[in-house]
Amino acid sequence: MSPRPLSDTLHKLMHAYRRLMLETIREQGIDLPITHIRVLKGICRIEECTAHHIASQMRRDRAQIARVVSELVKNGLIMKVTHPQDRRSQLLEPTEAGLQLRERLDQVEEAVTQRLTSPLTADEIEIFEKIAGRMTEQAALDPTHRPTEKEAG
Amino acid sequence: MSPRPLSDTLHKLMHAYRRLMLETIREQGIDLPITHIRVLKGICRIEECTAHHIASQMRRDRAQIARVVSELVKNGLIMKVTHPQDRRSQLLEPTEAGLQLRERLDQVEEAVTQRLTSPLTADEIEIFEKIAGRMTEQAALDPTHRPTEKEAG
DNA sequence: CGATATTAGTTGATAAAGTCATCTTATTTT
DNA sequence: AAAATAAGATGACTTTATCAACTAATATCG
Repeated sequence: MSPRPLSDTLHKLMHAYRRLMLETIREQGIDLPITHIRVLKGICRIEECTAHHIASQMRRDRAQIARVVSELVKNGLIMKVTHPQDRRSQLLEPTEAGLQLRERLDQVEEAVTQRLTSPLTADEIEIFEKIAGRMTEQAALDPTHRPTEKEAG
Repeated sequence: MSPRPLSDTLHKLMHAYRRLMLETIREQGIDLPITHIRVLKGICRIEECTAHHIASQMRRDRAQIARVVSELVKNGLIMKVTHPQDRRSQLLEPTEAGLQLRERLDQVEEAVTQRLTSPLTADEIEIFEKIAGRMTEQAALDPTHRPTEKEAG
């Protein structure tokens, strides 16, 4: 088998996953788009989190993140705190409501993941994670820095 | 390891892949969005292809597909031929230009796939494909039809 | 046969998501 | 202090997706 059909595989998986997440989230009565949810999760996870951190970690446009962040603030899920060392910057912190929502989201994600991975063994899941992670890393590398046989190993 | 981080893994991979595909396609001077490209590919692949086939195969809204199809027609990449057995329906067929573009796209996809999978062994790629495929299938199942132990096997 | 339901596809309105350029304000650099 | 840089915000725009309503052709069923 050539690696050609990877494209289709990825696309289908992507959409299947998105669709399922969104469905499940909606079923739970949570009215937030997926990107917002990921940003909230990032903010909960990252210590001393700024919009910049989120943008670069999610590899997204700053404008997009700025908008998402301001909506999360409007929804009372996070707060902006002026950065003590740099007044241009703001620390993003979850509110109590944000933390609570995150717990519910974790449960949804757990459920979706359970469902998607239900036909898989624990080993397979782990393998999948690892392989996917390596592909992502690879994609992030500077393309001008073509790995040659020496480095590609 | 719990299966929890699957969500992040998938998101990152999705975006990395999309980004890389788009970059590479643009570098090649091809000015088509990814969805159009996938539709074109589908039309080239499927015998007796209709918009309906594409929509259900890609699990997309018919409206979206209709629009993409009509743009592909406008670009001279495919033709609509009235279905001989059903005048509601139209067969979608690639033009010569469409076939040529597909060849170039195959090359791009090949290159992107090469790059993404370059740190992987052939075995790993195959495993990844299989696992991803199974997850997609699983996601497509009717959620009300909860597979029990008997069926899930 | 003829009323009704179904299916393929189209179109308009709208939402959602992402991108680009530009602006303000604050901090570094020199 | 002037210039360069960085964080973030905002307006305008593009792309992509979704919904609902519509036309036209076919299928179904009395």
